[in-house]
Amino acid sequence: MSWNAVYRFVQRIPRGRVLTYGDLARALRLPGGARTAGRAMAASPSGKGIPWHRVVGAGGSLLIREPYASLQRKLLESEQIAMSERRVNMKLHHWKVPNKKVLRKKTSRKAKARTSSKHPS
DNA sequence: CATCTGACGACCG
DNA sequence: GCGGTCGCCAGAT
Repeated sequence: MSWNAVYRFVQRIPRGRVLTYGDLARALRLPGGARTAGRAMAASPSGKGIPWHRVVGAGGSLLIREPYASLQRKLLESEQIAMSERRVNMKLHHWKVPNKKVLRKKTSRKAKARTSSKHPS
């Protein structure tokens, strides 16, 4: 698969929100899982307006190493994303990925609620 | 062709 | 919370 779809997806991450590599992989059904997402992001073309900094590790961990690590932190801060030393506050900024098929007006009498029942303690 | 190496993540101690 | 193992997969050596 071309990373194209991945980059497009990343671009629709709203400002002030973040996604994890795993989320990305699951949302796009990337073969190989999160690692594939990581590889895609590592190859993300710079200067294309791709908010790569909004993709973080599981649980909001910042995995990128210098020199980009600091850049990412800076970018995240510029979006006023709450973060600790190496962790983004997912409670506040984890993007609730919208169901892609919501765009179709018909057929969606009632989108089956499939909200993952994950919730903190 | 054999290995190593990650912008990963779930698990376990 | 931290570090090690294992599954995963494409490039680089």
